[in-house]
Amino acid sequence: MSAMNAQIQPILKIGAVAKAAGVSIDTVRFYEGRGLLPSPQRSASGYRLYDQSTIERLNFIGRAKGLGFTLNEIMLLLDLQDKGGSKAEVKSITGAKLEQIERKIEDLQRMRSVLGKLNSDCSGSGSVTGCPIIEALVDGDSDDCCK
Amino acid sequence: MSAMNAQIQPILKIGAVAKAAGVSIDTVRFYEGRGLLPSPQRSASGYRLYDQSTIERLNFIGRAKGLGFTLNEIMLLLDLQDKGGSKAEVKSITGAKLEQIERKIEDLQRMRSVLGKLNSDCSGSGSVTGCPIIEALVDGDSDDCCK
DNA sequence: CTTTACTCTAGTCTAGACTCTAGGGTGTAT
DNA sequence: ATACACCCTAGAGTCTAGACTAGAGTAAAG
Repeated sequence: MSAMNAQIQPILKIGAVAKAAGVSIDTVRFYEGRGLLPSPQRSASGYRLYDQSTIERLNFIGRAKGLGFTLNEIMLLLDLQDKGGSKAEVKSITGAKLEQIERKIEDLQRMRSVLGKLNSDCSGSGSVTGCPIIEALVDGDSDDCCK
Repeated sequence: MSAMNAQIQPILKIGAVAKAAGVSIDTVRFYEGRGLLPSPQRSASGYRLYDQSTIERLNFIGRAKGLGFTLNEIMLLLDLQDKGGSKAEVKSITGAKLEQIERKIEDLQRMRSVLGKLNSDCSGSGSVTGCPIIEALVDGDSDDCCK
């Protein structure tokens, strides 16, 4: 009972893998269509049949999404894993993503500083007339930093 | 020559306002459709006719976009300006946006720290086997921070 | 008068990641 | 036998902020 145990894996239908991975059934089918999941086996009546590894793959995708990767990028990462790429290839993807994230953080920090200043400059009471926030948008005082 | 000078404003066609505001003609029409710009006067042949104030309004929109506001939010701000809202209403919009920006910055910083660590943990040479980046995605070591 | 530049409407397309719909078949419990 | 949950396909719809297209009319310059 050592070899030939390929059939022992529990067979899961789409609802079960989806639930186990915390995604919707639609999402599982959508990922299949996008090539992130291989076409699964089918039952006689056409039901998709999965095993545990699909849940792991869905978790991989979820974690990668949590780190900011797009589905296209995740597909590249999965391909490197499946077909055995190089560490350098992986690093080039993550490195690019890291730069992207850094640029986005800088943008948002810039927005935060301008908006934070405007927000604290505004008394918050009375009519909109003379509101420093609106004035800044009208006059363009903030152009240097936000456009 | 003091009163009744409403007609003196230079009349601009869509291409001119678009150019002056640094947006495309499509964008001007799109904003009109979205209600960000009022329906302009039309020439006998149906051309949209604008005056200077439209350029200012487009600049307002551009600056607000630069601060991270969506077109829907910008519409609210413009309404407050047009119909005379209160400073409190303006502040509630900008305050919410500020919080949103802060949350997004935190998300991105979290991603950056996880990804930065993984990226520097990976030697970058050799096959993908044992790559700490891929391993983290497979094993879920990063779940605490990225999902 | 002709060329070139501009404008009009209505509609389609993009990216990203799903989500939903319609109209049907399957499986199991009572 | 029938109710109910589950599954199937194909395709359309969602959101954001426009970009682009076709086919046609208009304006200004030479």
